[in-house]
Amino acid sequence: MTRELELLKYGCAEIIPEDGLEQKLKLGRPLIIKLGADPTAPHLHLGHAVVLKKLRQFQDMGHKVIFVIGDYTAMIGDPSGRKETRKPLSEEQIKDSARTYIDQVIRVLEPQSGMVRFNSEWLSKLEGRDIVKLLAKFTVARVLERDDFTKRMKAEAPIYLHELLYVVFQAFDSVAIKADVEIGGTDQKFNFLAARELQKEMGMEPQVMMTMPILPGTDGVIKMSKSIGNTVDLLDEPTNMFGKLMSIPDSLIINYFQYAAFADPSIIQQATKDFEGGVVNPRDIKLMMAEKVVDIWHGEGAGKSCREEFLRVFSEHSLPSDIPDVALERDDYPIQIAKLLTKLELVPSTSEARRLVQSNAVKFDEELVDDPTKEIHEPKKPVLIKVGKRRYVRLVRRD
RNA sequence: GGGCAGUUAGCGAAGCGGUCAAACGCGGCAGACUGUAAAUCUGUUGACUCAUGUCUUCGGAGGUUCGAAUCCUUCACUGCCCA
Repeated sequence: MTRELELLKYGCAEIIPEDGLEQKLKLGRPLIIKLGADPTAPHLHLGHAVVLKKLRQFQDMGHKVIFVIGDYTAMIGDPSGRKETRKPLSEEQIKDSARTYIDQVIRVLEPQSGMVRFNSEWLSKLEGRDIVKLLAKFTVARVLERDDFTKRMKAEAPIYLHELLYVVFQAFDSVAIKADVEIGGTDQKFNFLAARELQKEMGMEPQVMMTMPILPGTDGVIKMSKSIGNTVDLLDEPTNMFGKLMSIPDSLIINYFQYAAFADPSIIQQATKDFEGGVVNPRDIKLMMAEKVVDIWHGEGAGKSCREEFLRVFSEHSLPSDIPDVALERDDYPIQIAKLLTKLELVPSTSEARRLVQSNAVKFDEELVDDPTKEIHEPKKPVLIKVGKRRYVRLVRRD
């Protein structure tokens, strides 16, 4: 029991109440662990994985995870960390993303019966009077207290009434599924606390809440988020995943060791020592981290080949091994270089292509291209086209 | 219901009749340097055009003017104050 407790607590940012988890475990029955999810982001990333891994630990100890998909609350959107109102989603979008969501979640979680629930199941049944009763349990001051709203008010940005309801509905989810424990990022603290209060109000034993640290994105500044585009996705191709991991700032390496690579404490300690000691090149520590992460999502050994490929391409400046072949129709030739790049979807527009050529970013067979308007004919031999540091394509003859 | 302020490119923010595809900062992209790190320096950052240049863009619509992001009318949205 003590070891289980220790394991479960490991890596958590905060557990409220402090001894709550221990009490719950003492009940000796499978606990209901809640994970709420907006069906808005069909691409799960390493930030989500932090929480999913923790859930998996619970599963492995015989507890029951319930994944609450907020199809109903998606009409509102979680205001957490938002500086503006979310746009409501269509029913179809919700269904689609829910499906993709599940597909990805089972890469970490063991599928269990009744694991996935949609909150429209109970929320859509609430009638006006039920909602009024629910709302009567919260005060305006309490709800407005949340940081995100304070900030918006300061910025004189709008806050709509329906956004205030989010926290209430979300809390009701916990009541509906009788959650014992709820897990999520630290940014969910406010929501989780409200759930505890509502459960108490409704004569239920309040859930224990466990918050996990928010994984910063590859830019190292803001949390990993799809809308910012700084994510490493669970479904990323191995090479791509490896590359993204190598581009994180040094200051994040240790963080990623723990929350992306889920390394053992002893390894993390060693890495920290190496990093702070300055004896080892931080890049090498990063390589190790990236290798571990790729192994997790693409199988043992995948990381190693990515590492080799990476070193080959970026240290030895050799070519990557998987350059795609492309061919144009005969009629497309002759074609100006700038237009060719656009056609091959290496750049978004001809103007952009022209700019890149002018700033020495385009090479054909390792030769700098300097005239974007130069016309080229269908190549007899394959031509290696390189744009910037990492966009490669091989132009071949159409058969 | 009344009064006032505001809506400009990914974001923040200037511009207040022509020299505005629109200052500046951030962010993005590329180059140099490097470890696909950080810092720094340089260039670039609406689209189309070989080019002169053309087209679309300053909340929406309409108008005044040779000419509007800039003036007028109207609509929409937001914030603040008063009730």
